Order: sequence, then C-alpha cells, then structure tokens
Amino acid sequence: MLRTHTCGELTISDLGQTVTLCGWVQKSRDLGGMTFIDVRDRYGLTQLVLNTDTDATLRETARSLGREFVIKATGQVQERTSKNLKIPTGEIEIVATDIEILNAAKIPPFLIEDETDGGEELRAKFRYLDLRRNPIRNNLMLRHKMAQEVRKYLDGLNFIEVETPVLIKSTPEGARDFVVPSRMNPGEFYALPQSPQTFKQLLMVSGFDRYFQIVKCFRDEDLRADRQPEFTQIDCEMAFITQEDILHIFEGLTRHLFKTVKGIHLDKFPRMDYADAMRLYGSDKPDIRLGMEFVELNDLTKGKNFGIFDNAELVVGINVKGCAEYTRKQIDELTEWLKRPQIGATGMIYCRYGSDGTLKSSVDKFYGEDDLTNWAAAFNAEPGDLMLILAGKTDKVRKQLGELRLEMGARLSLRDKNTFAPLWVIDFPLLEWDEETGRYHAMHHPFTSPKPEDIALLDTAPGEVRANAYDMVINGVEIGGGSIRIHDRALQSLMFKHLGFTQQEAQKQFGFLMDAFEYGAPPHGGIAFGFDRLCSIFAGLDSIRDVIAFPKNNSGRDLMIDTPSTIAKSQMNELKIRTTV
RNA sequence: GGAAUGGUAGUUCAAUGGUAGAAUGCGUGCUUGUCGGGCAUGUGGUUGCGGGUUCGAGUCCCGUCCAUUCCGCCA
Repeated sequence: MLRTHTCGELTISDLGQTVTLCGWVQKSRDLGGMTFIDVRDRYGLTQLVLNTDTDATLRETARSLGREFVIKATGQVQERTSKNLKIPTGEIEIVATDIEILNAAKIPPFLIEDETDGGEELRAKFRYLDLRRNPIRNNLMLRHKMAQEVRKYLDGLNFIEVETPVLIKSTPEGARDFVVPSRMNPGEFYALPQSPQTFKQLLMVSGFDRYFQIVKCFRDEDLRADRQPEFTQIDCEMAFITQEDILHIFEGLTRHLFKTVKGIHLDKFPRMDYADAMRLYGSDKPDIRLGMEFVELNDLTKGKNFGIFDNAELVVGINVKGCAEYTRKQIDELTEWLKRPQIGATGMIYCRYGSDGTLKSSVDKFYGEDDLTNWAAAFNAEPGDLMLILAGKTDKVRKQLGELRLEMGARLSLRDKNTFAPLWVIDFPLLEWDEETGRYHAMHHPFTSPKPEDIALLDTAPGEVRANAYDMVINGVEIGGGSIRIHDRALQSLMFKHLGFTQQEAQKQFGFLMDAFEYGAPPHGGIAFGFDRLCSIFAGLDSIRDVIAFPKNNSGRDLMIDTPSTIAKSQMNELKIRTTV
C-alpha cells in the first residue's frame, strides 16, 4: 500500500503519528511562509501544512502542484491551532515533510466541488471528473447500499438470484427492441431484453419458486430525465402466491429499504383502484402528498345556459388552499400554461373564496351566489381558497387537471423531497385501446391474467376487463409494477387472440412459453422495480442520471465515449448488413 | 415526429441594432493560520455553424447542428 491511512479517518486521537496519505490536490493555499494543501480521496479531505520557509525542496514541490495532481504525502499528525469544525478531520493537519507527485494533472475544465460551475454537457463529457465530486459519489454509494439491502432482504426470504440472457429474441409487443446482428447466422438478429419477463416465468415453470435479479433492461424509446435506454430493474417472480402475497412482500422490501438506508419508518401503504386514481387525480401514479382531490361538478353546473359546461362530458375541479389572493395576472398565466400544446386545455374557470367570505368567479354571468356557495360546499372550500375548474371530454380533462394539480403542488412547495408518500394502485385495466393501430394492446404485458370474474367481458367489452395488475407509486413516480400471470396455455392463447395475433404469430413469438405451460406451470406472479428511479427518489433527485455512473443524454448518446458511432466497413461486411443513411 | 428554452472568455453568465463585459478559473508577484485565503497584476473571444436584412448584427429573419425539459412514445 502506498498509504497508511485514507484522507477521511485521521482525527484528534491520532496526534503524533507519522502517516502517509495519497490523494488528489483539492486546493492549495500559499500564504508565503507556509502553505496549506487539501488532499482528497473517496473517504474525505485532510489538510497538509508545509513550512516553506525552512525547506526549499518542499517549497518547489508545493509550488508546482496544481488542482487534481495525484500526490503522496508523509508527515506527522498535529492539532490545528485554528480548527475547521465543518469537516471530520478539521481538528488535525499533517505537517508534511515529504511530498511526492505520483501524477500531474491538466487543469480540469470545471470545478471539482460540491457546487460545481460545470454545465451538464461538460460534466457528461468529463464524467470521470464529475464522479470525483461528493454529491455524485454519495449517490453511487447510496445506490450500492440499496442494492446490498435488496439482496439481503430477498435472500432472507429464500429468493434466488438467477442471471438470464442478454441476447434474446425480438418481439413485436411493447417497446422497440435494441437489436444485435448475428455474424454466425447472417440476416438474423438477437434483441436485448426489455425485461427478463418470459425467462422469469420459465424459471417458475422450472420450480425455482422465488426468483430475483438486479438486471439491466433495454428499451429503444425516446428518453426523459427519468428514462435511460438501458436501465436497471429489481426483477422478481414467485410461484404459488396470490396478489396479496406479492403486495405484502414487496411493500416489506420497500419499507426495509427506507428503514435501513434512510432511517425512515413508513406506515402501511394505502391502496387505490386504478379507476379511483383516474377519477380523483387524473393519473395512474398520483402524488398523494398534494391533497387537491378532484371534485366533479356536473350536477351543480349543468343547465344554466353556460355552453362550455353544458356541452362538456365532465366538469371537474380542484380546490387550491390559500390561493384566493391570486391576481388576475397569475390566473391568466396559469390559463396560458394550460393552453400550451403539451397540456392542450382550451381554458380554465376559477372561483375565488375571498377571506371576507365572498365568492367571485369568472362565470358570474351564469352562476349566482347560491350556485357558487354550492360549489364551495362540494369542494369543501374555506375562505381564502381558490377553486380551479376545467371542462371537456372526461379522459382529456382529467389528464389536464392532473397536470394542473401537480403544477399547483409545485408552486405551493408541496412536493417536498424529504416526504415520502407511497401507495399501491391496483385493478388496472387488462387492455388499452390504441388509436394508432386500431386495436387493443396489453396495458401491462400480454402475460397478465384477467380477473376471473371479468373474463366473460373479453368478447363484449374488452376495455372494461380488469387485470390482476398493480403498480407501486411513491410521490407521483411509478416505482414498480407487476401482475399475476397467466399459467394456462388456453387462456394465454385467448389473450394473444384478443391482442390481434394469429395463432401462427403467437406460436412463432411465444410458442416456447405456451409449450412450457403444458408441462406443469405453477400459478405465479411478480413485480419489477425501477431501481434507478427508486435510487433517485432516495437521493432526492428528479433525474435518474446522477444515480448512474455513466449515463446517456436525452439523445441516447454517451458524450464521454462518443457513442453510438459508425463501425468499420469490414465489420458491416462480416455481419452482412448495410445501412441506408 | 412535435413544442419550449438555451448556445458569448477555460467555466458560469451579462450586454437598446452602434468600442463584447463581470464573476470565477488560470499565470505572475507579495503575504505564517488558511480552509470560498487576502492584496496587487496579467492572460483570456471565429458570440455553435451557414445564409439573409442593414451603413452597421452577439442582438432581427431563415436554415442547420448541439444541449436541456416536456408531449407523442415507453406492454
């Protein structure tokens, strides 16, 4: 070892020891006769002090040091005369008698400090420098701790970690596949897994009973702050269980993580039907920290000759606490925000409940004081509140109001990073109508079992069939989701039929799974957590990029290694592929 | 595929259509208790790229590229 200690461990109890430290020069402060040098490593920061009056060689070395030089320093631990109580090593310093430069460094393009001056693009390009910064390193250490606790918890419950292949088969359902050409099988391709879904079900058929894996998944879709082309799932599956068992065990996992990693105790997670989530929050992943449940006003608004409400399928609003003083300008601004193409609302009606008890709306021409009093009662509003109302087609207006609710929550600072509000959303629909293709798609995936009592609806009202499917949501973020699977060949065939597959197509794509179901498949189900998102929630971040060591940007590029990139002609020839760009 | 915002010194940003600046970094000198060191001084620019309007463009217009966020998309 080149060092005797790390830069984070020496304290007042080590006085007098002769030590050798290795690390990076964080900062050097030359005061003339003496020089202070902060040396940093993964564990912390220790100050070296040099008497540069008495030692000419040491002075020359000290003066040649630049930021991020890698050095080895030897000296004695002494108590500081003026202490820095902001850092754990701040009571001591090393009186350096020898400094060796292990490697010089170019001046980094941005400051390697907690509050860096570097922009995102630059930090991405020099990711290895960004990773030296405390906040990013702490995120990765948090992630490590969480992964260890996941393994500890699941291992304790007899789960077995099994690796599944990364070169698999492309399937038409779901996201776009990343595809890998096969040199040995010209003209044929592997696909990277969107998830290990079918493999974990086959492991259940194999009798593994309780499986998990912390595993990379790949989806070739457009990216967001919380979506990377390759991301990590905590993927789990169990046999001989009910939905209740899954919810119980994985609520337990989540509580275990909060307890051991953040020291936070969470109460039992509330549960909500998908239908209620949509009706009360306009979202299948409601942020229940915000309050502001939707209030439907059809009965109180129709038949007063106000065309917008009369012609609307749904009139629905939220009550925003304490915002009655919003100015006309602020309300207009909100209305404009709602009209942006991303939201697409046509307008907004408001009703102020003044602190003096008066009610004032933007539709006073059509609604008298009695009407507004009834509205306020429906909203459970108090003086000082502001009621915001939208009208239109049910699905659209709920979605728009859901966005408005989140925006108001943000404006009122209700989206606090240190408050955690988990819940289960259950009873998702089995199928979802797809306008583009003009047919039903599996909302979760094609292996999800319908609720037995709803199977009869498959032929008459496919959109109303509910699934044994569930999501875990924390603070408005979808953290995980799963379902009880189909384990019966006939029912699986029926599902494929309803999803528009011919029997031949189903056999070609998923024959291996349906064949397996004929050899004794146990009832089974599972769940997968988005590990990156879970880490970002724990770290208090909106983006998952900084819980990933080497993330890609929103064009799917890695700016550090500069990829994707072209490949040599010879490689293309060998793979028997040609591009058309 | 679409929308919004941005691109100016190494970096982060400013700059009525009229001489491109600040902070920080970096260099040099001085400074014995700093820890956001202090003082002095210096260095630093193809204003993303290509067109156009104008006497004159960082600024206005068109196109393009890049970045960030969002919509669509993500079983």
